Amino acid sequence: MEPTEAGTYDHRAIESRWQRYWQEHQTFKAVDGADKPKFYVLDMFPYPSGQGLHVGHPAGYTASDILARHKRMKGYNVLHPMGYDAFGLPAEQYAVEHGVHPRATTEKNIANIEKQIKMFGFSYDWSRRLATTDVGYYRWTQWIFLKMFNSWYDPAADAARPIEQLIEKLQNEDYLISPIGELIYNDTENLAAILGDPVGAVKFYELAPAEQRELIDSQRLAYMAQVPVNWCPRLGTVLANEEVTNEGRSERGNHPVYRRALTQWMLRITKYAERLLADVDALEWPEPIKLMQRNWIGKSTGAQVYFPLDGRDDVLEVYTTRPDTLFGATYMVLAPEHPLVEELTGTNCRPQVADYMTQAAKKSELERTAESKEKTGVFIGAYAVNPVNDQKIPIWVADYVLMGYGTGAIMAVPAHDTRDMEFALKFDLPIVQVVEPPAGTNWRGYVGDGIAVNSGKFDGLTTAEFKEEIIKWLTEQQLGRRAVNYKLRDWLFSRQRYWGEPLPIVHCAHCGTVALPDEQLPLELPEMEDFTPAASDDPDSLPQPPLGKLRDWAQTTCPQCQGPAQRELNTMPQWAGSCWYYLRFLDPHNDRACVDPQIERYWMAPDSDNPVGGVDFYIGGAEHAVLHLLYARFWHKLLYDLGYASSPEPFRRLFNQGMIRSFAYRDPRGMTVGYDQVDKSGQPPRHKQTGEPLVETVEKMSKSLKNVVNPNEVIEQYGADTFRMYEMFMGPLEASKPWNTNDVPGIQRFLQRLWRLIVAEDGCLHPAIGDAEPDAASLRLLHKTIKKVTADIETLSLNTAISQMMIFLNEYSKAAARSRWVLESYVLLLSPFAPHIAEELWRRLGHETTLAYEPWPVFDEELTRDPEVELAVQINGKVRDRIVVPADSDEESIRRTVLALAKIQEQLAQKTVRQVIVIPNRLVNIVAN
RNA sequence: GCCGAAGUGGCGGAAUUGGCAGACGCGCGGGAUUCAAAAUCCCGUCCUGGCAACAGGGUGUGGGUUCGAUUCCCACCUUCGGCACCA
Repeated sequence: MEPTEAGTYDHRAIESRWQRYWQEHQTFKAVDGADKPKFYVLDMFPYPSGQGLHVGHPAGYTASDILARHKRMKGYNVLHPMGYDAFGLPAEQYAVEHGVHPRATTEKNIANIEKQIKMFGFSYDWSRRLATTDVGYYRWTQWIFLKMFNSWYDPAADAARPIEQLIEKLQNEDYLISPIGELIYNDTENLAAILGDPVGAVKFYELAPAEQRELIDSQRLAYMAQVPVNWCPRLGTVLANEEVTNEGRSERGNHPVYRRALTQWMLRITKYAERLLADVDALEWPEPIKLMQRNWIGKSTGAQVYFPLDGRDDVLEVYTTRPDTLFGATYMVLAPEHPLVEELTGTNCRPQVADYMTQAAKKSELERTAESKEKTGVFIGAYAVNPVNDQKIPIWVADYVLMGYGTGAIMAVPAHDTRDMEFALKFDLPIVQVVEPPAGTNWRGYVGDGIAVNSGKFDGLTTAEFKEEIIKWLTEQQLGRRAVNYKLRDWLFSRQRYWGEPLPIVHCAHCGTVALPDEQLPLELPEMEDFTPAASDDPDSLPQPPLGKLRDWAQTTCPQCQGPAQRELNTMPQWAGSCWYYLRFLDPHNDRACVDPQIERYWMAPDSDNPVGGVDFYIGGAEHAVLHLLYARFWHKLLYDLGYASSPEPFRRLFNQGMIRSFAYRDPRGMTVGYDQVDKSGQPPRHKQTGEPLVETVEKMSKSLKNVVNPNEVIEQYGADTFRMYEMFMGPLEASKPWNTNDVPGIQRFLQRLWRLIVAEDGCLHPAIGDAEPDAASLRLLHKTIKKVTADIETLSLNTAISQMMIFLNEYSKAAARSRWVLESYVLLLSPFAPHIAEELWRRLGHETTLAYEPWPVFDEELTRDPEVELAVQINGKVRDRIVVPADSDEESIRRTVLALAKIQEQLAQKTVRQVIVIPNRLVNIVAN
């Protein structure tokens, strides 16, 4: 490397030079299977938007980089990769609006964002870089999708298994098929011997081939179903719930969204609900995030109860968490989509019901939520019988009951359920008390626990006891059973868009839905001129995936029968690619497997450091608290079940960095004012031209608020090391905090002072530096600093690690002689934070290679101790004096010394000493009155 | 509405988890250096009173526990994040 022996700190020269060095020497290449403990530090990979990087991204990347560099110096084999989550709506929408191909914009955006990321000097192993849009990557995303398609959830194994095993079991008659197409476990030893075959059940061979196929398809983990979806005609696609705003509009573009029943691809994540819930406990994630995952899964326990239908043989099935309130059920409600509505509606009521249904169906999400406060519904002219008291109760249809939860029908207990009470009051339905609340509380609308009343023989039971008793009773009477429900729904997995992974499926008139065989993967996304979706303003328009325009491509042959077949035209949603990228980083160039099993085990298998297994440290924003993390956990568990992953969970430890926001200024008229117009010298800040006082707030960065900070500009002016350290110094990593460019020079000054401590003006090593032994005070300062910085990195308290390094520099600058060895240790401590300047100083201190693998400095607890300590002397909790005593002095001698102090005697003149409390090495408190 | 996180100087924030509130940085005031400026270095900087030593007050608000509370308990206020008719 050519020497640039400048005397001044030139961040541009130093940073570009060391970035080149690291690249040329492949300094950060991770070796698979190396004989060292492994450590996998992962960043949530970015979406390469046209906006490029903002100052929020590097906060997490810097923290993970500090951890990665620290762990390398601690002797770990560190895997620290980076890639791009590049499929999805934003890129495509941008492409549509600008008339460019999404591949072109995506490639441009990736190149741009990568250039930006590389300016920070992160220690990524760039040889593992990937993008979800690479054919070599999404070939395996398609492969995993087919694994789901070709699997079922085996309740006996409580795991996913190949679908062939189900077929085998059906052929062996381990399972029979109920009249409604459900699997029944054929327990030959018990049931059949006594009862014969279960009533109405059929055997697999008794089904016609088409029926057999239908049954198998209904068990696949990836399946097609007609479901109510969020249909956005303007975008021409269906959207996931999370892509729809609270106002019932599309997050992208703010277009209206409608509920429509459409046939779509679904992933059966609900089969994993219990495991996804249970396994959260063992993860080292922030508690609030774990709570959000639990709430999203939304497990509840209660009972399934059968209400006989008046005048019919069948029953209406409801789910309730409060079976103890059965005696208070005075009416029932069906969701508008409930299959029995049509059948049950009495002749007289048909017009009203039909009318209500049309209105409900027409409503957009917006209207449905906007009217959420006012309950609507109609009586359908039919009755059910309350099984506990044989009372005839009316059945209504109302959209406050959702088809997607429970059975889509409820028993209404207006006395003890807020929604039911609102409805009952509006439509004048009877309200019967069945729970006695604690004294002083009105029973009307009381939803808490209490004592049972008006409940026949169950009167007097507590809510908890009642629940147990009634479930027992219902089970005995065959009127119900214990039941568990989850809020979690199956994952809507198809999009009518171009820029996504094509689903590797063909539809054959003869063979049905057929998976492409492995050797036909990848199914490449075909090139097309006009990839725009069929956008429309008509809510009744139907989805028309852009791929359908490619007639020649869509027409294909069936891999099974070689007959003519139609390709699946939908693509996968944006979340798909991010579900397994952390596995691909382990073995990114493998074209025979998604990841080599041996390599996968080396990095992911549980060990003594990481008993759960998976990525050791995952850092990213809390905005992915639920969806990405839940979806990825689901895919991972599937791969685990099928033997492709060796840990039950993908991410053992998770850390959420806080959002970086910035100050925004508004004048008295509420207009936003750009930073260049703000005079911050006084309070309040004023407008430079008009002198008007401005209101300062902290908000998300946005163009309209004129408070966007561009990281490139900051790096250009102050350097990457300064940028990195500033972001870590701002405050706790997990806290949301405001960027303040005015604070940045303070960090740069710190680095410059360090530079001048080591490098003289002529560029040589500073003459004060020598090889003499450091004095005791310097040694103590160094050991304290090693201790603090090491501990703080482990807990990612990086702000306080940096202040300790500042304290060191402030103190050590005063020392007359500078020890080369002390400075070297210090530079090593600094290196994870500010790697470029650290490498440069390391070299100038006489080393020829990178410091990235130098052993991390160790401290001696003994050497961190101060020989003397200052104690505060308090009287009744107020500091009145201070004394300096040898460290660890005994309490008795401290007590004597303190009571003899002149100031203290004076203060105690009129008082009696009641108690003297000595806190070793901290303070003394004299209690007196 | 429900759940979660957080309120400390002019600003960002620290405080060994019950032990000297305000570390560290920014800003501000004063000084040194300079022909001058930038840069750099030194001193000061929670508020009130005082030249000062010092005294009083102070961690969103009100109460409580304790020798002692930013830290623990109760009630309330505010901000941010998530969920939202989930039976």
